[in-house]
Amino acid sequence: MPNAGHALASTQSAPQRKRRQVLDAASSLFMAQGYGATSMDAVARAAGVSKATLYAYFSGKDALFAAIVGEACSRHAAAGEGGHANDAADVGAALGAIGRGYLAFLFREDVLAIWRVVMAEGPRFPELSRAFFESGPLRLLTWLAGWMRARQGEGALAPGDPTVMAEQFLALLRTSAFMRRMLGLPVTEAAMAEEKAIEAAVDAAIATFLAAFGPRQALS
Amino acid sequence: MPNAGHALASTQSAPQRKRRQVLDAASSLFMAQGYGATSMDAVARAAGVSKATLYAYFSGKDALFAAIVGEACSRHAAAGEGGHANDAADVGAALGAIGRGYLAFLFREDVLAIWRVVMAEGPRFPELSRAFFESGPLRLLTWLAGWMRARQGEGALAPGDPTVMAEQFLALLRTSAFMRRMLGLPVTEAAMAEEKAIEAAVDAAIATFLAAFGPRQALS
DNA sequence: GTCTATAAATTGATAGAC
DNA sequence: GTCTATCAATTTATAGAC
Repeated sequence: MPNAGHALASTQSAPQRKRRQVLDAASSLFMAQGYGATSMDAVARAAGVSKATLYAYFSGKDALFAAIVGEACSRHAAAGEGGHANDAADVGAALGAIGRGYLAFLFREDVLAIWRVVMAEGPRFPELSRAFFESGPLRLLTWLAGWMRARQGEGALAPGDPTVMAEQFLALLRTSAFMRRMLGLPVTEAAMAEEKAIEAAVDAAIATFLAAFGPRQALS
Repeated sequence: MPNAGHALASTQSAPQRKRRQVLDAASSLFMAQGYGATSMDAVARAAGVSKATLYAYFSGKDALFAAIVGEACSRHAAAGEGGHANDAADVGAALGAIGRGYLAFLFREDVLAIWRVVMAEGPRFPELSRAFFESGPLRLLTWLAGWMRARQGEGALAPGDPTVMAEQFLALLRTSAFMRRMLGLPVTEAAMAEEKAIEAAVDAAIATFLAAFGPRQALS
């Protein structure tokens, strides 16, 4: 008997596949156009299903939006889990890897899109804002604070509040280039490549951070 | 003859007053609810005029939105002009005044609201995004870079690219507390007063900044 | 210039056949 | 479960009286 029962075997069942189509279509539209400008009609058309089917899976526009943001939070969290390459030779190199990974993630168009959408609709969906913040920025912040503490234990970083240090290192990376990207503007007027902008921001952040929190050589 | 001709005398003319009412009502609604959730009907009702009158002043919803954002840009720029108290005794105190002013401005509910709206609708109104960025963040950045350069000339700050220094000092102030506020979340789970959060962020930013760029005492 | 009334299109959501 | 067809409300925008 072919694929009766548990959905664990092989590919997804047909209903689940339709549900996926709806979620994907809705995600694209919500992220590209925002909540207000996206109609259920457009979602159904993009997903290749009828509106009735759409409403069979989601009770309404709000529920669909919540599902989209919830999925994005999960991806957000998953990206944070495995993405931290913290096993580098010296602190500067490790910070460089962390910083480049963080900015490459933040500058992704889909990540920028969900930031815009959640911020715009945050007042109307407070739980979603909270979930988003905790699954993304807060999770990274907590992880990095622990990393800082560990490096302090090795003597690779100066004493100080590791949470503040983590906050400041990440904040140093969110320069005006991040604002520009959030606003949908090109990173610089002159045609500066985005990768170079990231590298420059990371290098400058590391220099400043280590000047403040690097190992105390002269004082020992 | 009472007030015929130039609108310079005394108060505004009646048409200009109605125009003001429309702009004020539209501003409140757009900022509170966003572009999509605000209807022209609601604007007319809140302004106390009919929809026909509304359309007599603005050709459509887009034009009204553009006028609102344009006005906010002007206020943004004006706030940046006079708000820089840079005549402080030492560099740390001056940075403190600048930082507190910056965060107090950023945390204002109306300033957060326009950030949200411009970011959300930026893809659909690219010129507005550009105008907003240049009237606000870029203007401040340019001013602060000049300030840094002047302090370097006095020997109060170490050599280095003043633009990078300005970028980093401002970035250091935009910690996760700023993200939280952008998302409409309370600054901290525990009931930490907003003023205390600002003070803590500013103090930490100054300490880190001066550790990296403060006057070189030990090396001279 | 300002209003009331309404046009024309689109919205979120549902009924009922299959 | 999925579709077509449609409801009722709301949307932007305008016509026409005054």
